[in-house]
Amino acid sequence: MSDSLFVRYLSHVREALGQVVPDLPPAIVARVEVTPTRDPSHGDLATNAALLVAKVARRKPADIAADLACVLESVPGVASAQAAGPGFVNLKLAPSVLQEVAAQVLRAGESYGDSQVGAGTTVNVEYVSANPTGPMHVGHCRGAVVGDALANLLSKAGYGVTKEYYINDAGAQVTALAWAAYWRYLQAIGTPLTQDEFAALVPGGIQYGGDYLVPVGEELAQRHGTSLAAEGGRPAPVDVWMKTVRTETVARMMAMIRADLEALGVHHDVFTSEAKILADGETDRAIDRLAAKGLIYEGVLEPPKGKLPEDWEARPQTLFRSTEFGDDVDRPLRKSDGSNTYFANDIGYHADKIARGADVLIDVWGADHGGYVTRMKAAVAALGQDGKPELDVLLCQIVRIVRDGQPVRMSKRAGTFVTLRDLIDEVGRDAVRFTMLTRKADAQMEFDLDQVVAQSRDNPVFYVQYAHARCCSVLRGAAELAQAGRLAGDLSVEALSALDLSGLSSDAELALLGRMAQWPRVVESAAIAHEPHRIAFYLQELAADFHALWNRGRDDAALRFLHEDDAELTRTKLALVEATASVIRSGLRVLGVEPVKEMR
RNA sequence: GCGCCCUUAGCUCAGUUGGAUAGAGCAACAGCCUUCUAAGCUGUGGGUCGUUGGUUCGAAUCCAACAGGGCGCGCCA
Repeated sequence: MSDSLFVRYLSHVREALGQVVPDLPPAIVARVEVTPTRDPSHGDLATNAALLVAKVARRKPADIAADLACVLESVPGVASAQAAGPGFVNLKLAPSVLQEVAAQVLRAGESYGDSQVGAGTTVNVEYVSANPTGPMHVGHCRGAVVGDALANLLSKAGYGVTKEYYINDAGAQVTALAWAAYWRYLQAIGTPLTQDEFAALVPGGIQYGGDYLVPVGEELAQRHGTSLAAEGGRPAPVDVWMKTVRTETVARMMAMIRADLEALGVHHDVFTSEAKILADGETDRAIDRLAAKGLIYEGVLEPPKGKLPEDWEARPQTLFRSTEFGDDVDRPLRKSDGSNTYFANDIGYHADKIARGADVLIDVWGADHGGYVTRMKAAVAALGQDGKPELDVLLCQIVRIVRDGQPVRMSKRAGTFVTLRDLIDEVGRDAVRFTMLTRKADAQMEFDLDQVVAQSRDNPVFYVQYAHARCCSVLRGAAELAQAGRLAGDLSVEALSALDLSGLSSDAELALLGRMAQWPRVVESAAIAHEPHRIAFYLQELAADFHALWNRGRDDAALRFLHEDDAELTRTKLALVEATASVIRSGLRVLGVEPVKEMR
């Protein structure tokens, strides 16, 4: 059993605390923390224990801290313990404790950092969920990456994770798409109509004019001949073709979207169709259940304040009592034509997710859907029981694409840089993924096309991958030496993990080991907070520690990794390098970024 | 008009859920480096954490008000 270093010392601290201040309420003991120190001069670990219990113990924090330090001094692996500041206790660890971290990493491999915090809890992460009306737009990209990385992160933390895509294939958008595809079909069979003549027949005009529907029309023509049209290639009544064109076009669009997701390295476990949920009557049943709880009624809403929609008129409608759950106003479930609002269908969808049994639901949405969060949480609270399941909505802010410091116009008409595919083709999947995770999801972000491909310190993608490549380069060098008979000893990971690592004693080496010791902690806290960007930041810090050590080797030959005259020392250093590479891989895996072996 | 999100160094952003003297990178400044481990290194300066109150041992973090930016506000998803 190899507990994280922080967990181990936390229990030591709690034990010591019990000796210094007996009979503490468990609620207070639970809040005791052991954290990394911010300043290396404070040692390796710090605890806030004395500050927390001072009030209950009716003693000064500093005095308790002094007593605690006294007890902790004698804990194995503690080099020194000191009371500091307003009542912290700082622990400096013996180098052997940190050296053991490397061995622990090597034994666990990429599973180092795996946690059990989520064991027994199932999470459904729903993300992307772009309308099936065309290829993926760069606007979808951030949510796709954030959701995917979050799902990976939760898995690593022990949660049972389902990655889900919600297909919005029931709304008016899809009908508009079908009209547009139908036009391409008519063209394919040689209709005499001009585009304008046809557009005049379409409610709302042709909304999807993109070329990507041309092959869809051709395929429809191939499969159905002229059977979807009237005499002479003229448009047939809607009931002749709509259903067919709609389903087949949506299927084609989803295939396109899946290919885009594939290019981004995103894989969902479940694709759920809005139309299917509606057709199966799940939406109606969910609303019936709400009605049974007295949460549905017919009523008239106050007009919205400020600018009124031009055609606004008071009318009675079917409303959900979201105000019972903290919303400002009750929310409508039916449009004036009697069909469901998006919200109503989303209630059905979430009821379906709840029925499938997740303990936690996570929705990843664009920031423009922010206004729906409260009502959706209200609906989930109403459908669930005793606050279960919990719904967390992650809002992803808009990404501004920038080149040469100038925003890149993403105009559909100009056809410049609208699709996700364009972006991936230009900078690569890894750069896209990593960069999307270098900001908190709800913070605005600039995506600089020049910077993300730059091979320099200020490009985090490069910086982290370069650290891994450097590790691999050292390991390759070692293998070559061994091959040439100039390096003795077993270089396998198993052998390295069994070595005495006391040779790793410089500040830079210990700092790197200390950073690796934090990895399990970072995984847990990021998973609990639903913040995958923390992984990206941790990797930058880990890479920085490794590069710093590497650079020390320029001046101080003793800090280099390969020493032809000392095989034992070399193997010790290789253990550190291998461990570093392993943690970087483990982190990049969470982000869905390839750990490259060399930079080209 | 109302609601939600945001405001931290010149710029782009972190800040481990309330902890110590608020941190990185870039830019600026000062040295070093012309290969010893390619795509530099080391150091320095830089802050009223939007403003004002409040909560407490302790606030960038929680609460209230105000200022500025973004998003949204029946029948778009």
